Amino acid sequence: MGEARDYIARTLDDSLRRRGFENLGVYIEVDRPTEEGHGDLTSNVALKVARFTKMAPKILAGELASRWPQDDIVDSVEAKGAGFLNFTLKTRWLAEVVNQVRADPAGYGASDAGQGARVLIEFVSANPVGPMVIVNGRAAAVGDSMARIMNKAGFLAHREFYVNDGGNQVLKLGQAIWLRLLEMTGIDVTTNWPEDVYPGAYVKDVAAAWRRDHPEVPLDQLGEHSWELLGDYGARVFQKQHEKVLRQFGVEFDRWFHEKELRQAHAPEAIVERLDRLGYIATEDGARWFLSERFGDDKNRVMVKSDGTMTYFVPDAAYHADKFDRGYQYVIDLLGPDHHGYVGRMRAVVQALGYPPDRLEILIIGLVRLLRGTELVRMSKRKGSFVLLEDLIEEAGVDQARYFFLERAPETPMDFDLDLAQLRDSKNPVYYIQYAGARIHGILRQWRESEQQAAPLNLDVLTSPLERVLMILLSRFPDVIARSAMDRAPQYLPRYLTELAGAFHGFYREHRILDEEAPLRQARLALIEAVLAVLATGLGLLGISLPQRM
RNA sequence: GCGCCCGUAGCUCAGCGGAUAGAGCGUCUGACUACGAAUCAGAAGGCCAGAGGUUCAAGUCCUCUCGGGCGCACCA
Repeated sequence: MGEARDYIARTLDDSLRRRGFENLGVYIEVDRPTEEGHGDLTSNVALKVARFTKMAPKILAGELASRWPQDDIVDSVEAKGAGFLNFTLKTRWLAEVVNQVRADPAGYGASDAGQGARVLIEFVSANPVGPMVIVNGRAAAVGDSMARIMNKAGFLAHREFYVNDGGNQVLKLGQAIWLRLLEMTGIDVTTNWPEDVYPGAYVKDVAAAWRRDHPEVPLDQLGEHSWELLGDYGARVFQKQHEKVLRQFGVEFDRWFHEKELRQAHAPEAIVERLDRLGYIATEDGARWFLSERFGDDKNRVMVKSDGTMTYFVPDAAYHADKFDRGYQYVIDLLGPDHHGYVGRMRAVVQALGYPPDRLEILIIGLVRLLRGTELVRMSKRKGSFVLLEDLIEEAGVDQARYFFLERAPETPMDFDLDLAQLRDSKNPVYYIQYAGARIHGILRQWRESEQQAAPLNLDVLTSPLERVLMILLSRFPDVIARSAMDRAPQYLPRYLTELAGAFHGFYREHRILDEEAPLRQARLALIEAVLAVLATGLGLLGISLPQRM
C-alpha cells in the first residue's frame, strides 16, 4: 500500500510538472479514503493546488484522471466530487501482499519510519513503598506496547523504570516497618500513628518478612536510626514485587534505574552547580531556586531547601540529563495524571541545560476511575484502600486488562468497569480478534489432517470483493504500525485488528475454503495464513495472546 | 484564579483540514443437517456542548462561553 501511494504521488508530481507547475510536491497527499466507494486510495491534490494553478479543481482532476498512464498498480482513476481523485488498485497487484506476508510472516509490518532513532521510554516508575495499583497497569500496558510498536516501526526504543529509592519516602516506609515491628511485640501503634506515614496493612507482611530474615536482632534496639535500613529493605521487597507483577503482565524493562545511584554519584549536586554556572540559580529565603520561569514554567522552583536538603525534582532533573547524555534522541515520559504540574519544570530544566526541549515528550496517562457496575470504587494510597494490579490480572486476565488499557487514547480519562473486564463472553472485544485466529488455526489444522493435495499457488484466483477487502487491510498493516509509532498512539492497533478480524469473519461466512477446487483452495489458504500472521504480530505488539483453540 | 485533559448515537469510545461523521455494546429483524454461531447480514439511533472566526473545505485549527475531570508545596 505504501508502495502504491508513493507511486501515485510520484506520478501526480510528474503530471503537474509536465503542465508547468513546479514545486507543488508538498501539496500532494495520497490517503486512504474514509468512505467506501471512494476507491482504494484518494488524493485531494487538485483542491490543494487550485490557488497556484488557477484551475478549477474539478477540471484539473478530470484531466489528471483521463491521462493516467498504463501501469500494473492502478486499475482506474476517477475524478469525483469537488475535485477528488479516487484510485482503484488492480486486484492482482494487491494480492502480492499475500506473498509478502508469507515470505516473512513474523517480520511483516516492520518499516523504517523511525530511521533507527534511539528512544527511551520511562514509565510506571511507581515508588517502591507499596504494591502497584491499577493506574500503574495502564501506564505499564501503554509504555510497553508503545516500545514494541516503535521498535517494529524502525525506532530503537528502550524501556526504563525509575526507582525512587533515595528520598524521604523510603525513610517513611522504614518508619512504617519499624512501627509494625513494634506492633508485633504487642505495643499499640495504631492510636498514635503518625499522619504522614503509610498505614497500609501490606507493610505488616514486609515487617514479618524482615523479622524472618533477621531473627537475631533485638527489636528494642531498633529506632529512628534504623529507618533507613528498614526502608531500604522494604524498597527492595517492593521492587521485587513490582518486577514480578509486571512480568506477569507481559512487561519487561531494559533497565531499572535507581535514584540511589544518582545520589551516590552526586549527580543531583552537579545539576544544581551546572545550572548555577549558567546563571539560572538564585538564593532566596535561605533556599536555592531554579529560575524556571525564564523557560516558560509557571513559577520558579526550589531545588535546595533552606534546611540544605534537595527537593525530589533535583535527582529527577539529573536523571533526565543522564538520559540525554546517554545519547537518546527522544526521551518519552509517561506520567500519572497527578503529575502534570510537573511537566513545565521538567521541560524548563531540560532546556536550561541545553538539551532540545522538543525531544522531551511527556505524555500524561489519563486517570483511571474504577467502577463495579455503576458504583465508583474509591482509591486512596494513603488510606491504604485500592485495587491492586495483581488483583486485576487475577480477575480479568492479562489479555483483557491490556486490551482495555490499550484500546483508547492514553491521555483520556477512563472508567474501568471491573465487572465488565471479568466478563468472559462475547461482549469482550478481545475475544472477537482471538476468535478469528482460532478459526484460522482450526481450518489449517483440518487441512493438515486431510488427504488433500497441495496445489501450486496462484493468487490470480483471489478476485472476490471480500478477499479484496482482506488484502487491502493486510497491506495497510505496516502503515498502521508506523503511524501508531509516530503519533505515540497504541490505540490505532486494537482498532485495526478488530477491523481485520471482522473482515475475516465476513469472508469466512461467505466463502468456503477446503471445499473448493485445488487452485482456489490453495490461494485462500495462503490468504488466511497471511491474516493469521498479521493477527499474531498485531496482538503480540499489544502483549495479547492468540490461542490456537478457544 | 492559573494550567493541562475531556464534552461526538441510549452507553463506552474512534475519527491523519476533505466527499453522505464511524465502531463496539444495548435495542429491533433475520441466518447454522456446510471448514468453530465466542460468528454473520440488516434496521433504528447525531443541531459533533454553545457562539464567533480562519479556510475553496472545520468534529478536526484559533478565540470566547458553558459543563466534567485533574493539577497548581522549601511533598514525593
